[in-house]
Amino acid sequence: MEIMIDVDQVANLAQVSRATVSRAFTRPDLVNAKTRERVLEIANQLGYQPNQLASALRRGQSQSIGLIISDVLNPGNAMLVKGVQDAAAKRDYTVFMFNTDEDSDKERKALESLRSHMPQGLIIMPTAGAQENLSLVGNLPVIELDRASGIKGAHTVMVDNTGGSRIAVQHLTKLGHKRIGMVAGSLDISTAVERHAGYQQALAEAGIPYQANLVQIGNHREDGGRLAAQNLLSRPASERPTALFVGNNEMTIGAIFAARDLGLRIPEDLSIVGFDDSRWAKLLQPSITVVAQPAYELAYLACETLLDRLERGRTQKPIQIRLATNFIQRFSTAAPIEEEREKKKEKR
Amino acid sequence: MEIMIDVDQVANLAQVSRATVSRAFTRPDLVNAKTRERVLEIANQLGYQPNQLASALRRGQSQSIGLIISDVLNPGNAMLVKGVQDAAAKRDYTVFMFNTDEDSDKERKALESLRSHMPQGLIIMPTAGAQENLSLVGNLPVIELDRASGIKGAHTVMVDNTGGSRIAVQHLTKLGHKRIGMVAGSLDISTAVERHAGYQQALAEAGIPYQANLVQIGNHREDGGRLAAQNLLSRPASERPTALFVGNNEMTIGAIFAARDLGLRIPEDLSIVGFDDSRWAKLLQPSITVVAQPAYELAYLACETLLDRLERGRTQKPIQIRLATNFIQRFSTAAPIEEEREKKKEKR
DNA sequence: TAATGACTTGCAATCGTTTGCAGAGTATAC
DNA sequence: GTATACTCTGCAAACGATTGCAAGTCATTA
Repeated sequence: MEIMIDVDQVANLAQVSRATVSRAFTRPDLVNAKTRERVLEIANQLGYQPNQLASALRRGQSQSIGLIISDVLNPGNAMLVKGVQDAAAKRDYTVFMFNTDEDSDKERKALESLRSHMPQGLIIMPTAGAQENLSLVGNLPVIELDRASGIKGAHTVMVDNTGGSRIAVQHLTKLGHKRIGMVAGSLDISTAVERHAGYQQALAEAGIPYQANLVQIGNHREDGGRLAAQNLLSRPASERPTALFVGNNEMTIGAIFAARDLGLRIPEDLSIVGFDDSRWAKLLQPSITVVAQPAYELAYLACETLLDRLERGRTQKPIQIRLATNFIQRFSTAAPIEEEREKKKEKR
Repeated sequence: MEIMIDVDQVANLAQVSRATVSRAFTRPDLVNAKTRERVLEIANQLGYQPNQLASALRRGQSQSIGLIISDVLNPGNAMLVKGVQDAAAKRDYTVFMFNTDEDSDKERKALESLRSHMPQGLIIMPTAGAQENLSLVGNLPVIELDRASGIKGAHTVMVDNTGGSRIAVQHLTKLGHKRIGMVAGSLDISTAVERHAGYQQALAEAGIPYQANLVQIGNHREDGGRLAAQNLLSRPASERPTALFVGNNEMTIGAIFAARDLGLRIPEDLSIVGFDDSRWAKLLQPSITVVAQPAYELAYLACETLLDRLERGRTQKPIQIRLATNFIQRFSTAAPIEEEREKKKEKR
C-alpha cells in the first residue's frame, strides 16, 4: 500500500494540472473530451484511485454510512447487515459496522467512534438507552431499523410486529386454544412491546381474557426463553398453557428445549409459534410454525431510504415504513387435547 | 454532524496553539501537566473528538483494517466477523467489512474500494481467485483467515481441517462402516481439499480402498449438498453408502433433506457426520455429530496477530497458525445394519 | 555572569483531494 | 475589427489534523 499513486503523478504524465485530473473524475463535463480520455487512460494504467480519506476530508462527505446492530450472531441480524451492505455497495457507499450486544455503553462507544469517521448517515437498531446516546450524533441523518428508540419524529423502518403477532395468536385461538402463553422479550424494546400488543389483541378478539401470569419475560436469548417457558410449562396440567407464542427466534429454541425437558410432545401436548423464521424451524420435526420477517428487504429498504434522503436532501415529514410479516404455518401447532375430547362428545 | 468542533476551537478556548491541543491527545508527555489538563477538560466539555480522516491522512495510518469474508449469512462466518470485530475494537481499530459471496469479481471490487480507505491491514477469507486479486493491495499486511489463497509465504490462520475430518471419518470406520460417502466442497478452496484429504487418510488407515465415485462435489450451499447426497443415496442398497461425511454446515442440511426424501432413517439407515457445528445440529432429533470449529477464537486470534504485526513491525517468517477442531459426538451415527447382523450371527 | 540543558510551546509545512476564481483561448454576433 | 459568450485549464486555498524545527522560559552549573 506504500505504492499509492496520487493525482500529481497522473497529472505529470498526462501533462495537465492536478485540478484537471480531479475534474476528469468528478466533473467530467467540465473537461475537454480528449484530455479527459487521456487522463483516465493514464490513471487506469497507473492503477490510480482517489484517496477516499483526502476526498472525504475536503468535501465533507465520506461516502460512507454507519451501521449499528445488536449482534451479528443472530441470523436475523446477519440478514439485516447483508441487506444494508448490498444496498450501500450498489451505490458505492462503504459501511462501518458496530455491534452493541444490546449494551447501551457499547452503543455509545460505537457512536463516538463512528462520529470521527464522518459518516453521512446512520442506520441503527437502537438499544434501550439509544434515546440518550443518539444525541451524540448531532443532526446526522439517522434511520432506525427494526425497532424504534422512542425518539419523537424519528425515521423508522420496521415490520408490522403487532399485526404479525396477532395473526399468529389468532391461528392458535382458531385451533381452539384457550390458555395461550407468551414468552415475551424485554419490554423496553419496541418490538417486544408491539408483539405483546398483538398477542393481547388476538386474545381480545377471541373473547379470551388476558391473564398476566401467562406472559413471561425472557432476555431475548436461548437461556431466557428456556427459563420463561419452564416457568409456564411446569404448572399443573389444568393451568399449563396448551399453546405458546414466543417473541423471537433464540427464545423459541429455549422454549423447545423446555418442552422436551418436561416430556411435552409438540404439537400434541403443546402448540408452538415463534417469531422469526430460521434454518432450524424448517428443519426440525415437526417443523415450527413462525411469523417470518422480510429482514433482508427491510434492511435494503432502510439503506436505500437513507441514501435517497442524503442525496435528495432532507425531507420534511419523518419517514415511517412498516413491512408486513409473513405467517408460515408448519407442523408445530394443533388443536388442544381437551378440544379433541369435546368434539368427540359432541359427535355422539 | 455539522456541529463538528475542531482543534482550533479547543485551542482558542484553552489559550494555546493548535499544536498543543493535538499533542495533549497524542503525545501527553510533551505538554505541561497543567495545560494538558486544561486542554483535555475543555475538549471534553465541547465534546471534541479528533477527526479520524484528517488524522489518518496526515499520519498515513488509518487505525482501521479491512475484513473480506465470503458471506455473513453463514453463521460460521458471522462468528468470524464477530471475533475480528471484538479483537479490533479492543485495540481501537475500526473494521471495514465486505462480502464476496464467494465471487471473485466482488472480491476484487472490495479490494479496490478498501484500498482507497487506507486500511493498515487486511484479514481475508480468500475466494478461488484471490491469488490474482491480492496483487492489488501491494504490500499491505494480509492475514488469510480460515482458508489459504495458495500464495506462497502468506500468513494464515486456519483450523486443522485434515485432522478434524480424519477423526470424523475414523469414528465412522470404527463403527464398522465400509462404504462411507463424502459430500465435499469445491476443490479450488483449500478447506475442501484438506477435508477431503482427511477423509482419504482415515479410509487408508482402516484399510478401506478409496472409491472416487463415493465422493460428490457440492457448491457449499444447501442445494448443492442435497443434490450431491441424492446422487449418493439413491443408489441400490448394496452400493449405497451407509455413512456420509459432509464438508460443511449448509451442505449437511441438504444431505439431511436428501436422506428424508429417500425415507432413510438417521442413524439406523444412514450415519451422518458434518463439518461445522450449528444451532440446528444440537436441536435436531437425532442431534447431529459434527466437527466443530473454534471460529470465534480463530478470528480473534487472526486479528490480534495482524495488529501485533502492525505495531511490532514486519516479521521475517510467515505466520501460519492452525487451531484444533473439536469432535462432538451426538446421535446421528450408529453401526451399519449389516454389521449388526454379523454380530448377531457371531453370538450364536 | 554566562553557558548549558531540560522542558514547553508555537510556527508553518504537510497529507491528497476538491473547488472558487481568474485567465487564456476560441467561436459567435454585431 | 471589436465585443461578448463560452469552453477549458491552472493557481492556490481550503479540509482538520500532525510534527520537525526553532525559540522561549527557567533552573542548574561552571
